[in-house]
Amino acid sequence: MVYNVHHRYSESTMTSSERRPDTGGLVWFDEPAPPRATEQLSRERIVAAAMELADDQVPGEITMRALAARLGVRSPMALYRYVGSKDGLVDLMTDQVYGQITVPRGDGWRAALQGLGRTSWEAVQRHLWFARLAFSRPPMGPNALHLYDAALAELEPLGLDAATRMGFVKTVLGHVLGSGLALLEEHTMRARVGLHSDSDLHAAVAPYLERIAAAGEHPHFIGWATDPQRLAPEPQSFEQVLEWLLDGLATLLPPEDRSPA
Amino acid sequence: MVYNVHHRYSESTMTSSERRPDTGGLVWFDEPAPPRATEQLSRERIVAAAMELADDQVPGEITMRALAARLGVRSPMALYRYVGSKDGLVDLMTDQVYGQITVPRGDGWRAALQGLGRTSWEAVQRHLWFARLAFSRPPMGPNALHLYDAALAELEPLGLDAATRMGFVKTVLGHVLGSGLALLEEHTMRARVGLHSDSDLHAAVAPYLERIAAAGEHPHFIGWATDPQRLAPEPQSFEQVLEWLLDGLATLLPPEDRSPA
DNA sequence: TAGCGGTGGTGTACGTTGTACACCATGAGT
DNA sequence: ACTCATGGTGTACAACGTACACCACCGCTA
Repeated sequence: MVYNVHHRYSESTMTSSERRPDTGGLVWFDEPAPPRATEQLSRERIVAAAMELADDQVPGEITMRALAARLGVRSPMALYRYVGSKDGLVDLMTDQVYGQITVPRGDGWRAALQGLGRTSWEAVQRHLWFARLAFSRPPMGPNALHLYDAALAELEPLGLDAATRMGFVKTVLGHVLGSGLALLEEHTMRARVGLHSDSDLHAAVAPYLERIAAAGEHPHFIGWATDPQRLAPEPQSFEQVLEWLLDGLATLLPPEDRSPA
Repeated sequence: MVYNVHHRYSESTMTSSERRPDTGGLVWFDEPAPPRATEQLSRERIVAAAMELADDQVPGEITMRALAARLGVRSPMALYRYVGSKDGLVDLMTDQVYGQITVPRGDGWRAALQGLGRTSWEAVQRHLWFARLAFSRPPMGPNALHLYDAALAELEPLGLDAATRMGFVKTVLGHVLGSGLALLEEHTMRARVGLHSDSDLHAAVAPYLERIAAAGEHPHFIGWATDPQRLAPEPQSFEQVLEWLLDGLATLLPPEDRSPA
């Protein structure tokens, strides 16, 4: 797949077989296939297995072959009866995670965006690969649309123009996905370097850092890298930054709309 | 490459030929090869060509074959005399961009981080692919280290602990890279949909949206999607959000250290 | 009950990717 | 003039997504 270069709306129209009508790359409009009793595969089973497979190893990359094997099917081509393309499958996985995010309704814009931030952060931590995928495709699945719709609905009373309204939501989600991507990278790096403890990780780069330290270069960076406190929890936690962003967004509102906390 | 699954510190040690000693995946320690007068390739030429190639098409994906062709060389393997692996080459490209970022010195922490944010944002806009690559590998090249060192040096007088110090820098760079990735995705989507104007883009998703609108679903989202104002510049610009983040970071400092503006 | 057609999994195959390996042409040093 | 490292070439392979032909089987109608 490689950053979904193959996924163009124009040409994915003709990728799937004509028995099951395709929907132009926008996979979410297929009605469920007329089920036969004996089928061992289904779109739901495939998506669920793909998500488990992505959860299992750290970068969250899946291959159609590995997925077919996990589903007990010998040919990867069997999956193409149900999903049209790997990119379409990834769209479905992504939207499934969007479905795990909720927006609190009726408690005002700040509570809505706070809840959006918190629940999406939890979803990202459950499925680290989601951060990467959500960044690289437009949020157009039914669950994503439902989510955006709920968030925009809560912003409606503020009377903001369209661009600003969506900007509020994107500010929050951008923070979530950015933090998630950084987290994913940290995990990936740990998986690359044999084992996962902090001391293992430190030992892997130690010779490189020593060489720099010996040359007397970058003293402030070396000072950080050799400080045992460097792994302490930072005050700039996800939640703290989210609050800063919400405070910033609040400054765009008339004073009477800025909720107290 | 595919999100550099192949790039493990342990095994990239043996990827390059033994004529040019490799440095364990950390490519930045090769001294320049003893030059011969007649060589048509060099590490510098390769990295420069790779950056131009990545700048040329939107997702910024390069292949060794395309790069070899651009350099007028028939075999992609010629490049492996100079770079060890594609992942190592990408490390070099990434660090080259880090070299375009500067940190103002001597004007205090806020000016330093502001300058860091501004210049890195400019670099990201020049080389959109940088946002993707910087997210997926640790910043360990000489230019990256120099940059982190300079930023940390400017934070030194604040007397913060190590984790918080680095957190200040990462907060800014996280915002830059997150915004850059969103920008890259927008450009990629435009490139997928035939041409690049806003109306083209809108026309591409219009039938899908109409179907949703006709079903009466997601009215608030549809309201945004059909609002001609939705493309207006948002108040949550990159610079504005950066200011919010700096304001937030300032709250972690004793009052006398928060600079006025 | 015989046959027929569509459904769903199989097997093979192709193009593209990164890159290992053997090969050889050339120019510098003895 | 012989040697030999240097640097570009060509071939080859594994893994990927996926197109295509194939066939086993089930439910239907005759």
